[in-house]
Formats: sequence, structure tokens, C-alpha cells
Amino acid sequence: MRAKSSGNKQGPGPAADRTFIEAARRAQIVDAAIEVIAEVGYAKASFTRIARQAGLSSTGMISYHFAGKDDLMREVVAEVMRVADAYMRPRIEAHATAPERLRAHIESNFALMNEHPKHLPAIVEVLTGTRGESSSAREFTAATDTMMNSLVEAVRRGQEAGEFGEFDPVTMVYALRGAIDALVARATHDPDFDAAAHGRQLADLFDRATRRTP
Amino acid sequence: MRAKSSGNKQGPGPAADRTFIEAARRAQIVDAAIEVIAEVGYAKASFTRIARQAGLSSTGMISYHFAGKDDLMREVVAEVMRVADAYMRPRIEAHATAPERLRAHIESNFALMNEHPKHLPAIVEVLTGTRGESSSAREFTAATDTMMNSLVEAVRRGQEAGEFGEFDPVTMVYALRGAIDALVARATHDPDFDAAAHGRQLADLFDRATRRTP
DNA sequence: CTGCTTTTTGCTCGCATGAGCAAAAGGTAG
DNA sequence: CTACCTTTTGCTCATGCGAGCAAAAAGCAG
Repeated sequence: MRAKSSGNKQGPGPAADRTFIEAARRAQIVDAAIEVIAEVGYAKASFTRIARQAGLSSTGMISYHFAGKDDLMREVVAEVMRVADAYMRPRIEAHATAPERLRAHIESNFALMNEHPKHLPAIVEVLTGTRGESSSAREFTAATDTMMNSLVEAVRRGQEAGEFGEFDPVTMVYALRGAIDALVARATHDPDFDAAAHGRQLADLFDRATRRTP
Repeated sequence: MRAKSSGNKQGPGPAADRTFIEAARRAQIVDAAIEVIAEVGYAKASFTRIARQAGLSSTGMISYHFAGKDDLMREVVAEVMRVADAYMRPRIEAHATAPERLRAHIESNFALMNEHPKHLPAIVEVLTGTRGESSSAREFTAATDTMMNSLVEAVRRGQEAGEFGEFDPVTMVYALRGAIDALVARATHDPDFDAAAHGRQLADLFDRATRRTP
């Protein structure tokens, strides 16, 4: 293993010392990985399949550009998170009240499914498939937790401002997360799944569930 | 391969011609499998781990009593389903109105988690880990679907009887399924998870979400 | 030479198989 | 009933085979 490759290892570092071509390769492989994971699931997403999807001759390429499967998965999660955040955040922050933001969160999540149909299935697969094993998994499990926590906090603030009714924010957020994931899973193997419609339905559902009782 | 063993193959058959010892062994192995799957996830639930959990000296034992991993997983799912049905059905059917039954469905599901903490995590793992591959998976994916469909039908009837408000039953049922699964997942790695409390919270949440708007 | 790519090789792990062994069940003859 | 033999049943162990990951070796371009 060459010295530079060890520079690729461990995501937390800067890792900015990358060639253009190397960055392009990594992006190409990550995209292929997302595709494969979404299609066949995390368990069956082998280097061989990913290489084939990326149009590479063999798995050596992946081993060269990534420190290992962990490194690749970390990149996959980071990429999906990055895209999702870029897409959803402005759409959420465009609204002022907590209920509107909650709705925007849900609907933009489903709208994102139209833009990048493979992203959400892939990340769900990786997160459920790794189970907190493998250094990287612990890392982005923590990332997911903070994301959930911030959502919980947002809901709690909405409650304190009297914009929501009375309920346990933690249960609510987990339920929401699970509901979205379940519909994402359904969308993967149902070709004519109307994401926008289901997004609206789910937003309505959680709107009713969180409304202040008059 | 002995003649009897081929009788073990393929679940759909009667397969009632089993010795006491054989039935006991299968049950023992299935229990161990449930335990292991719930603890380390489907992907890492190898014969080796299951054998160790069951106190067996080697994996050959498992291969002897089951036609393959498929056969074992089928049995795992069947066992969990059987227990869950026996537990939940009477608690649901004890109520008359659709909203009460929906609540009973949710709360009895969480109550079941106290009785058999490993069962629900295990089945979720198997169902998400197999992804419709492997003859058996398709089989109990179908079983799950019919279960979901019957729930959808129950909700639809409740709507027609004016006991629920207006919403898409399919979205609602998937959301509910996902919400339960998400909380099951959380319960697995959170030692002091109050299943009853979360069950009540979730039941409240879906009660508000499905109520007829006055 | 250096950076990048492809080919080749090594190693691990999980599942399945089949031979072989021990014990129980069953059958038969004295 | 008992002693012996045969068949069935339950289990262990060694081995094969395939898949997947990783890294080294070899080829190639700038």
C-alpha cells in the first residue's frame, strides 16, 4: 500500500490532498455504490458488483482509491447526507412556523426521492445493514442521532411556542423517521409510486397528529 | 443425505413426520437463531454464531436439521409470526370499534416486546435483510403483504363506517408499520426503553391522526 | 520516474456435504 | 424373556467450494 493511500484512510481527517482525477474516481465509485446498494441491498453490495456498475474492470480499483469498505460506506453516507441537506434545508427554512416546517421536512424528503431515487434507499440500507459495527458505522450513527436530536429539539420548541399539541417529541420523531423509511422501502420496488402524493398524505397525517387540540 | 432429511426440506409441505427429538432440536436452534439475529443482525447471524448460542459444538448440527439457511429463516419467521398472532389477536378482537382496535393493535404490539424482547427485532432484521431474495423470503414477504393488506382493509372498513376520518389507508398503514419498526429498532439498543409508554404515545399519535374531524 | 489502472494472488469465512460413529428402536430366534 | 442382529436416528468431524475483500505485482501513460 502506497503512502498516499493511507492518506485516504480515515474520513475525519482533512483529506483535501486529492488529485482531480482521484476525486472524480471516488465520486464515480460512490455513485455506483449508491446505485448498487439501492438495487440489491447492503448485504449483496460487493466490490465486484460496484465495480461492474461503475464500468471498472475489477475490484482492485476500489481497493486502490478507498482504504476499505468502511471508507467507501462513509463516503456514501456523507454524499447522501450532503445532497439531502442541500436539498431540504432551504425548503424547510423557507417557512416560519413549526407546523409548516414539519410539513416542509416531510414533503421535501419525498420530493428528494424524485430527484435522487436511489439516495434514500441506499442510506437506509447502509444504516440498517451495518448495525453500529465497523468504526465508520458508529460515526454516522452518531451523525444520524444528532440529526434526530435537532429535529426533536425543533419539535420541542414548537410545543413550547404553543404551535404543537402535547405529545412526546422523541416518540413522534422516531415514528416519523420510521414512517418515511417504510415508504422509501416501498417506493424502491414499486415502480409507479407517487412520491409527492404520499408525501402530502404523510404530511397531513403528522399534521393532524401534532396539531394543538382546540 | 438420509431420506427423512429430504422430508425436512421445503416448508410448504406438511412435514409433520418429525421425531420428538428432532422437533425439540429445531425449536432449540430456532430460538438461538432469534436471539443471535436480534443481537448481531441478520447479516452477521452465521451458522457458527447460532450454533454457539445454542450450545452446539458445530454448524453441522444445523445443516443436519434444516435444509439450509432458507429453511431456518422460514422457521424463525413462522415462529415469531405464530407467537405474535397468538398474543395480539385476542387483544385486538376484544374491542369492537375500529379506533379501539387500532389502538389495541399498537399497544399489544409494544406489550409483546416486553414478553419477547428479541422476537420483533429478529423478524425485522430477517425481513429487511433478505430483500425478497431466497425462495423463502418471497414466501414470507407475501405473508407480510397479506397481513398489511388485511390491516388496510380493516382501516378502510372503519372509514366507511364513519369511525375514521379521511386519509389514504395504504399510506397510513405503511407509516404505522414503519413507526413501530423504528421504535423496535430503538428499543434493541436502548436498555431502559419503556415499551408500554411508547406504545401509548404512538397509539395516541395515530389516534389523533386518524380521528374523524369534527 | 510517477501517477494511475489492470491483473493476479492470497487469505478468510460461511455454507453445505458426506463419511463415519454411537445409541436407540425394532425385529427375530432360541 | 433374553440374546443377538439389523435398521433407524442423532450427531461429529473433515473437507470442499465459492464469495468477498485486500494487497501486491505487473502494465502503461504522461
